[in-house]
Amino acid sequence: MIQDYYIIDFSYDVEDNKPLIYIWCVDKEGNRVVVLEKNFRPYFYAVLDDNPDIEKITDEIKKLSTPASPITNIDQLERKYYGNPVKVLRIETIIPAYIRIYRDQVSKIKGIKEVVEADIRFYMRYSIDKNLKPFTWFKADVEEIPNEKFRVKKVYELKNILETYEDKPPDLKIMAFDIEVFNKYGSPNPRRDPVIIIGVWTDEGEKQFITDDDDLKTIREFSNFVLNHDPDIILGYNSNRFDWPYLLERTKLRNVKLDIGRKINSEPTQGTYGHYSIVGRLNVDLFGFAMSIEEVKVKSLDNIADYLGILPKTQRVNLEWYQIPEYWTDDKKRKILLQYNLDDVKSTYLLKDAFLPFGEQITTITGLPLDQLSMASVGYRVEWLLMREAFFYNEIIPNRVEREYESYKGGLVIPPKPGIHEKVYVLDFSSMYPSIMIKYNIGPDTLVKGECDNCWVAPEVGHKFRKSPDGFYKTILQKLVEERKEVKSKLKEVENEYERRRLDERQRALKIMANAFYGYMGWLGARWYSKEGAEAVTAWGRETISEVAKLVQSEGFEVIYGDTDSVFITAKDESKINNIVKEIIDKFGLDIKIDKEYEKIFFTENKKRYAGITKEGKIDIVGFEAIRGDWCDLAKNIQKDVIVKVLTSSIDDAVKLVRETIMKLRRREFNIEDLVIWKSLDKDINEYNVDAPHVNAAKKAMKAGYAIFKGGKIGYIVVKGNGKISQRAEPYFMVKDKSRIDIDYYIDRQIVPSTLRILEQFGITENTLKNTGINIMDFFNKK
DNA sequence: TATGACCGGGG
DNA sequence: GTGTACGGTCATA
Repeated sequence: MIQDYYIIDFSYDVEDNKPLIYIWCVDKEGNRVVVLEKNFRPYFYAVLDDNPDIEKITDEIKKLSTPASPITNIDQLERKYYGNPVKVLRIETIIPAYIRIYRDQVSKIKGIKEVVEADIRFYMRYSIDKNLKPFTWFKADVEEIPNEKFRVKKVYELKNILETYEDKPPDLKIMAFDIEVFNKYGSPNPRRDPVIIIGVWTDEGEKQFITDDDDLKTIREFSNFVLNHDPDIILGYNSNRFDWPYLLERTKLRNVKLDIGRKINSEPTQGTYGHYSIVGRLNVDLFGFAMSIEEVKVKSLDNIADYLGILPKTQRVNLEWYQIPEYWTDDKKRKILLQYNLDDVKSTYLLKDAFLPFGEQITTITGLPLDQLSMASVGYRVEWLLMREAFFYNEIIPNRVEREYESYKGGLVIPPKPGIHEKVYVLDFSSMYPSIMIKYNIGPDTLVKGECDNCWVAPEVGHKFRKSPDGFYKTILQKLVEERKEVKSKLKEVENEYERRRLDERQRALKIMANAFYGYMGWLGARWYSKEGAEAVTAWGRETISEVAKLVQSEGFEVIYGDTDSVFITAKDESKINNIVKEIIDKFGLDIKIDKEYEKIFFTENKKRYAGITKEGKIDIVGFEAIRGDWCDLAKNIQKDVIVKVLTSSIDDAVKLVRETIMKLRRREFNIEDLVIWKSLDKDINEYNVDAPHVNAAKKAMKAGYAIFKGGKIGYIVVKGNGKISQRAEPYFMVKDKSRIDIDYYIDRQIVPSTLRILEQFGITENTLKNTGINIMDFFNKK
């Protein structure tokens, strides 16, 4: 029979000594089904030398065949390798794991130059070859077979794929979850500390499973809920590195399986680094998507949800993790802890609106399933797209090669003019690098070494790229650009709100993929790496931006800063700004736009660091490092406050604020919590060779009988005494007496540096800040 | 100035 | 599972 299926995910098993691919799907009626492919076989290519004795080579390969997984086929084929025609042998076997064994043996045979495409995951190979992508549909001839071991409505055996296409997706069931565990001091240890709360949130509402005496019961209730609700997508935040390993360790301890997949008797298994895969469902860790939000420095769930306007911090319960035992033990406070868990799981659920429509589009472009996509770096996303395209164009996928790092010159940074500026416009080339790659046909396959009559020659570096025919990168980039144009023009016609959102995410995803090509080309791990290509892109980029700077200056604007593909300018005559934008577009053939307008902005002498207030009154802070996790709260907060004062009030006010804070510190008017510096412990404490403060603090905690394990955080406070700072770091919970705290450390190493980073260029010195008037003599001496 | 160790998020 | 992140900062040689 012929039916249509929407693909969610792939997986595979070896059964009866044959590989079996599972295509997890939803059918047109909304049934969850699995389609089984029994006939696909793993293979790889051997690239042949120029004048090969094919018969002899084939014989030698045949000799390698073993009964456990015989070599079933050797075909001679024509392929392209970096655009050049080559002869290859396609070597097919039965069991995927044998590819590894045969590739090593075959590569040693004389007459074979190289073995390629032997390092591609089996089901991804299948999805590439059959052009099946998650979140798209396919029409196929299938036969229903008995369902013995799957938690789906129907099971089909695939006979023949008739077509693949994109269409409106079915409604997918989405569930978010979040666990809380009990641990007093140190880090939670799954061998000891129970899970106390598991919160879930679905479109049907929320639910919490709360531990009474045995958390195994809680986990069972949770896994029953998963089986009953049967979600297609399970969302978590950092779940691949915390929740899943924790739950699995807790159940393993009791010899119980966490059997929640769509294949009966399967557990979440650890796939590629850190990723847990749940058979038949998409286990998506949203932290992976949050990583790409550069505007938020500390990517905690509450920060991300607050930034995206999903759940403002003012409307939720804010607890620090170390307060959890206290709120769990105290009956009156427990309600607050339960609400905290609900707020977290609700945020996680709602983040789907921010991330999933975009992820869905990246998946349909690259073919990378959503669960892997969330963990995959930009490089892998680009690479999956390139690998699909390579198959389409009969291009060989190059092997991964270990490479030595070679630095090359990057984008041009026009040094900032330190100080405060008013009425600043930011002109930004939105897609400078991909445009350059297309314009000059850049890539490893178009690079010409030696003489070339018909080549583009890069400025400064002199690399040459043939003008025609189009290279691999140019071909695919143009496809992306073309499709984006189509999507954008469709967007103008469509009125349906849902369709509009989908198209808008699509055009955004296409743009982001295109912009990632340059970074990919210069990434050491890239299969299509080209140092010369990356070097040429930045060289043409530098040329462009410096010419743009010259042009705007000649028109009477002042350039106060520039970085790679943007220039910051002040305009005396605002009416001319739109004309200059038009002029640049005409002259360079590249799209530039007014990206931002700052009412006020200030630069330090450092590149890539500034803060400004926009026309809309929003404060942007870029590059200042105290917005990081490893500074104490007091230092982080005061840096923010100083920036706000500088932008909205005056330098004097900012200085006053710092002085007041220092005075309060000296008078011991502070909360100890605000002085705690948190660091993570990624190793067992005795594995550390370094004498770092957090390591010493952890050792002291252990000596005092507290359990400290790897994977957790240690908060420390620096106390008075002799010796190095690292030796004077003590676990925060062992410091009860404020008078023991080394106030000078906090002034000199936290408050002063974080605020001086901004105030320095306004002529403020360390002495100005520390001269708090507490010592009258000091005050007069300074005068 | 280069190299290597460390860290993020989660409780 | 035909596999093994990345990019930034800090300490140390």
